Amino acid sequence: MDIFADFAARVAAALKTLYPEASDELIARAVVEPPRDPGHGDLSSNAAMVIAKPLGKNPREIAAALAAQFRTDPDVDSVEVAGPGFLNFRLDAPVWHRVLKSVDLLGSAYGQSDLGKGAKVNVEYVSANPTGPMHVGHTRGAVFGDALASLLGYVGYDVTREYYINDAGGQVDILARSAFLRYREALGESIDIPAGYYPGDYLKPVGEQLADSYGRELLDMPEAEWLPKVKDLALRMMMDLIRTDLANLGVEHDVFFSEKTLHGQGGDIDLTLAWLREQGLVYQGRLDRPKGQVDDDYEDREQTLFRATDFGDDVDRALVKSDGSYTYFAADIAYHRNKYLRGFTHMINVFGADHSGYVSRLKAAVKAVSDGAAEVDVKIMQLVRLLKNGEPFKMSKRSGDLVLLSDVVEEVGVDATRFMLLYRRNEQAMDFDFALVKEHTRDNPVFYVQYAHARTCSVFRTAETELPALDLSPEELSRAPLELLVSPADIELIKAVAQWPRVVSAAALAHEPHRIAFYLYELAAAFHAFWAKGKDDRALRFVNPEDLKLTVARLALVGAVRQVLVNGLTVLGVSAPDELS
RNA sequence: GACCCCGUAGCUCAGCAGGAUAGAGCGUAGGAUUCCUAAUCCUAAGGCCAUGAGUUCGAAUCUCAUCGGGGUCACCA
Repeated sequence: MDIFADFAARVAAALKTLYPEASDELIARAVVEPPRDPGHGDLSSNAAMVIAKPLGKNPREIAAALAAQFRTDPDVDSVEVAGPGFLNFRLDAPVWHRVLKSVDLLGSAYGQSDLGKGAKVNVEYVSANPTGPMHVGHTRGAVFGDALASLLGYVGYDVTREYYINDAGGQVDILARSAFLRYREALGESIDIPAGYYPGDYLKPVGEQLADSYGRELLDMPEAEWLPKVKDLALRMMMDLIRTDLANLGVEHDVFFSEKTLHGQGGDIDLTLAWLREQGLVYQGRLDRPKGQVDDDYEDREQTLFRATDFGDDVDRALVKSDGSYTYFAADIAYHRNKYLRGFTHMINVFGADHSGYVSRLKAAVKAVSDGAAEVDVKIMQLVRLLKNGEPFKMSKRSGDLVLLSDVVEEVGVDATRFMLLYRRNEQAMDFDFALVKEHTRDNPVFYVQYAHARTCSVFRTAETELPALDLSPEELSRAPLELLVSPADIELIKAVAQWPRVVSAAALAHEPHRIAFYLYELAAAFHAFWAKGKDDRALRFVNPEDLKLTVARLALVGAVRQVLVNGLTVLGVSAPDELS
């Protein structure tokens, strides 16, 4: 149960009874949340202040009237009006015991909801060019997209995880030519890799594979003939590489969408542009010379443009390149129309910081192709700076000067990589310090949280060895006398557990998985704090041979904490080990 | 020149669909271990929430301007 949502509904009902003239919309603005200062009670609502002005009433009077409604509520111990019109509730202990009970009943479903009502959401992330293995620059977006997709699924959205393969542009031709060099190398030639080609060793296996399959056959063909064959194989092998890298990071996709399939005569791009033309959104025109650094080969010319400015963009955008082929953006418009036609009205795109200038044109495109019916939320991942003991870090092992994703995972592990990248708002540029991430101290939130989980497991192990007569089966624990949990420490910890459903909903609505990570840290802190109290006061130990009933109740509490830690870590894709070695 | 992100404690960062006395970790200074993992906990000091204006009952949070830091700016992907 979500005690906050529960009371929000009760407050809304009370408002409706007292002030039938208040609109639902207005009432919906009233929230119930934990007060910043715990001295103010367990729950706090701003309902009176929100509703006062539109109704032309005094907020404290409204608050007093609301308070009167709650005096008879059996779950409410006390309710008072404070400050400018806050409504502060103190709840009876049995309410907290019911929360605990619900954790036991729901288990891994505690925190799940139907917030999303089964709505289809498309989350597009990674979408790295298929020209080599994943490097660190891709990691943050990969982890973020994966966690966000899990989070949305957790609260009842129908999520599709998608990877857009940029397999149609000029860079894949270069990939093919680079692979062709490796092919000649595999046949015994000594090669020079020109600037602008992909120099990485990871193309050697492609060359060898080509030599195996074709022998010397390709050498006699003109480029136009061998290029498609080489490209095909290179793309397949690069995508395998990428999939492996992603799998090692625990990142998955449901759909790999090939850009290539949009091209070609009568393809999606043709159809989309024809449709846009019908809408009068395409025209021939000139753009102002761009400010800032301009390429040497810039040439002012008439272009085929999309009226992005009609949809809030700063300038209209080119659809056709000087060589007559479609721009990346043209394909992307078609791609997003394709998403819309597949039924996605909610789209989320996870981009790197270098794509921030692309956001407004993409939003414009989505509005245009869906007639305003679909929306895209673009999450920009700010830069990650790799450090080791505070010094900039380079680890070029296998490929040029790029640090590979697989190097990072190998060095610090999946859990630490994922958690640390999620332990920051996506808009915030971050430092990723290898030395710190590998540390097993409080500096490192990953281990702090995992340690809390391991400790919950340890409590159960101890209970089993110290009190072998005690029945700790799930059945017995679900009959635990929770009413014995009345100490401030007990209630405090239950309150931390009670936050979970609220945190999940808020994080999902805001598309901000980092909130989960921060919550888990807080829950872990609350648990560690309780643990330490047992050092001073034997009555607060989880396992207490002098009071078996209380021990069972406490173990039920510990079990609930463990469950929530697991639920949260699962959403983030981080493991919850039973012990740390 | 324009656009996007950031500016909160010495450091790294939470808090932002407005809400009460602004939080955490690190670092600093103290303290806790016959007892469930001290990989932990407790206490203290530390702040003009970059600056200036505006919006209102109320602003770290919203708006505008300014100053710093990062990213981007036909055709590339």
